[in-house]
Amino acid sequence: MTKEKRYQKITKFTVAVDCIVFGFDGTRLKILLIKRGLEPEKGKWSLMGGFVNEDESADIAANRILKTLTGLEGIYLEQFHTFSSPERDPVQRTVSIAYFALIDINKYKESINTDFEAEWFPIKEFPHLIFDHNEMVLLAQKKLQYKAASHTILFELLPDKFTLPLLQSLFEDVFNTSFDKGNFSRKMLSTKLLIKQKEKDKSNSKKGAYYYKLDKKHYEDNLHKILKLIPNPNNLL
Amino acid sequence: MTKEKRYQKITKFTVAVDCIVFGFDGTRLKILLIKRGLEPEKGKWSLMGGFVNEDESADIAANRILKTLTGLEGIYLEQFHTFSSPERDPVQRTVSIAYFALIDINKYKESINTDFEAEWFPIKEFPHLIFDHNEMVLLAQKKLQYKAASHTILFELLPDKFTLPLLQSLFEDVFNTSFDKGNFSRKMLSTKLLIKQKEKDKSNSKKGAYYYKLDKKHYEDNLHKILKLIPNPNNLL
DNA sequence: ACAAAAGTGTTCGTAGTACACCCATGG
DNA sequence: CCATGGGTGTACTACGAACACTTTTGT
Repeated sequence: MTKEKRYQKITKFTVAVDCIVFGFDGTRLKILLIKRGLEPEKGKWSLMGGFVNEDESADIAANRILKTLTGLEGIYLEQFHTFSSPERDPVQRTVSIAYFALIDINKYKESINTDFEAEWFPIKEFPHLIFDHNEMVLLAQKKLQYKAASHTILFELLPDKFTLPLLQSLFEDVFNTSFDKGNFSRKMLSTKLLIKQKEKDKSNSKKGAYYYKLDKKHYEDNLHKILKLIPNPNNLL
Repeated sequence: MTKEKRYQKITKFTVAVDCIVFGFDGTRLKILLIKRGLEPEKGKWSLMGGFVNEDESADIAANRILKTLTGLEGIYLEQFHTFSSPERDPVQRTVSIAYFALIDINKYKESINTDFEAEWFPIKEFPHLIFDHNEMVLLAQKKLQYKAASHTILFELLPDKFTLPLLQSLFEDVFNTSFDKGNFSRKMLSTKLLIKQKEKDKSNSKKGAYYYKLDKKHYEDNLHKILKLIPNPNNLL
């Protein structure tokens, strides 16, 4: 390569977006997969993805694609890595910008788009995926942990009202560990970001657990002073 | 967009790599910039970058480009974000995969490649850059902090032998804060990753400060139990 | 009344902070 | 011999981990 190299000689690439869509059904952390609609590998399980158009940024494209495939708008989306190995797509040279998405699984149920065969799989036992999508899922999980350790993004996975035990089981699943319920609840409440509701959820116990809502007013202001929930926030990446 | 959409209709993009090269001269954290060698914006300051070739991954391309521009190999490189706004390059639709690089500024001096006009600028006062490169630098700084808070990557910026006061001033500059010297040294030493040398550096004081080396044997094993050096590892991203 | 889940209290150990103090040595 | 930066000692505090204990209520 010389100083004088010009744009016109440069190889061009197809640019795709792939999304790892996380959901939580109250018991287990899951990801949403789809039966691929085009060759190659048509009919096999894959991540939700598509191509970036001429006039779009990758963020815009990811939102558009998720809306098309799930019917949902305003989903939490975060770019986490770009995959560019020459071998990753056997048909043609494609670079994929990968995102993870967090959605409330109940909202998804309401507006499901049945044009596409999508299905939720537990994060621990999903089928083999096409191309390098398995690798993408693994990295997405790590990035989710990394980010969740000091931010409130996991609330995106829950309904408006949720109980502390439910929140705890979500955290336990995301970090693949278990927490002391007493310490967990105190730590959560100490952030002052949860507003106690009057109703209880009695579906899981006789006593019932109070519902809480995330305080969205303070939410934005307090992103800086959130919890250090994870025993050891190191070894995550 | 329909299920039947085929690959061949898809827009193709030029794919570039841009590197934010960090260095530390013993006093201040700096970045390495270059006078752009091709139109548009020829002659203006820009990040070190280039285009990804047909048969390369972005990682390979980034290494190649850094070698070409600085003469250095084996530099610490980490992909951190992909920029894809349609407006980012005025000439043609280009997606840029951005990396941050960490190099020992002394090694750079030895093998400098003078074909290119490169220059170090303090991270606090660098010139205006082309395209969205300023934005890239800002994000790179944040990612560097984020990662450095729980990993040993900052040692990539130092020579083999370094003193604790030097290490401290690097940390202070990266995190834009100050630490108690006593606590800093104890915390560092407690990781058991530093090996004390016999010589002292007397350039900064009469008493002199011992040199240390990073224990590269334990380095790999201990990436999990590293320091929590930063007062509040939150509010970083 | 008892099982089972929710939630509270209490103890203990450790890690961070602040700051006073000692050390070595070149001028 | 003293100013300067390097380095140690120590007391205080806060927070996390663990776990025993109390509360609630449907069966």
